[in-house]
Order: sequence, then structure tokens, then C-alpha cells
Amino acid sequence: MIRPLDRAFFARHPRRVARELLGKVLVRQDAATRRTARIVEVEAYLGEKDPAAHAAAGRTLRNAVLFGPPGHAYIYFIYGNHFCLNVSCEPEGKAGSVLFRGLEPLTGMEEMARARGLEVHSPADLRKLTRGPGRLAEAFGITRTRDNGCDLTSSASSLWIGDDNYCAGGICVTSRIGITKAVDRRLRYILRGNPFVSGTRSASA
DNA sequence: ATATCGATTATCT
DNA sequence: GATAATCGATATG
Repeated sequence: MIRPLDRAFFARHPRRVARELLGKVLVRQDAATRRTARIVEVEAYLGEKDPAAHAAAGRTLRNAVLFGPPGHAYIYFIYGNHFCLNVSCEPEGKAGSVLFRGLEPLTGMEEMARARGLEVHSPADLRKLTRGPGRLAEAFGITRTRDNGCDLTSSASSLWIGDDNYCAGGICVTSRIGITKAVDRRLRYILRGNPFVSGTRSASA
């Protein structure tokens, strides 16, 4: 049994949303298949005040979703290769968001493997599916054209976020990964020891 | 196990 | 024209 998170959940400070998203479930519903995975690593971005955020320079065509109502998908394309998934936070007009960085697959691994162009023969292979923001987006078939602006609070959407009453333990806070500005702020939230958390062991302290 | 590097393009200056 | 919230391959300890 899994039910969608409501809009009020996302209408709060990104730090709070990020922490509470750990242990929730990302769902990709297609005509014939459902992919689900537990959220084990996220980062908070604080909108226009945050130098590392895409909203730092104000509203543009690309980041417009961040300034819209909470609970919607902001997808961006990076390094000419990868899509990444965020969910908009805070009331409309404020541009906070949470970036998805690591997922633990629950169902639909066959579909994820196909989307990644991989075969899974071991736990190590399984990690290649959804460990890292670019990987998880590819495993879920997420693209900007298809998913930017999608309402993640509705189970009628192809992509949404749900709660299955899982109780997340071992939450750990670290500095964010892969950025060049505001590097010291501790806004990355992980489930400690989970094999689907990205980065090296030393980055999980 | 850790480090370095090339790929590849939308977006903004 | 420079940059970027990354990944995978390759090289080396």
C-alpha cells in the first residue's frame, strides 16, 4: 500500500523536505509496468539565496518550474549527457528544491536495467542502476521533454512520490557533492550505510 | 581503491 | 564562448 505525498509536504523549507523524503518511494507508472525505488540520498537547494542553486540568478526559462507551485518535477540536462530530477519546494514564488541523488530499487528492476542498457547479475550490478543522479534518471526514463513540470503529488501522473509507511533510520547529513559554490553547507541527506548512496565511503561520514 | 580525463549540449554571459 | 547539481573508462597503487 502506497499513497502519494500531498502538496503541503513540499510547501516547506527544502531542508525539511529533503530530510523527510528519505525512505519515501519514487514511482514510475507506465501502461504495462511500474518501477519503484526507495529514496536514500537527496540534496537541498535553497533557491535564489543559494549560490549553488540553479535559481541563484533568478527566474529563467529553464528554471521556471522552481518558482512555481510545490511538488512539481524540475528536470535539467547536464554535461551534455545526463538528466537530473528535482522536486520544487516552498510556496509558489520561492524557488527551493530537492535533488534526487540515490535510490534503492524495489520493483521493476528489469525495466530499469533495460533503460540503462545493462544486465544485472550481482548486487554490484544492481547498484549501477540507480546510484547517482544521472543513473537514477536514466533508470526511470526521465527526460526534460517528458517530465519537466510533472505533478509529483498525483498518482495519476506517470511519475510521482509516495509513502509506504517505511520508517527510515540512520539519517546522516553531509556537504553537497559535485558543486563549486557554497561547498561547505551541509545540505545532503543520506541513509547511512545504504549501498545506493553515491560517492566514496569517506563522503558518507 | 582512488585519480584523472573525455564526452557532449542546453543555457546563459 | 564558457560553463555545468555527471558518468564510465582507463590508469595506477
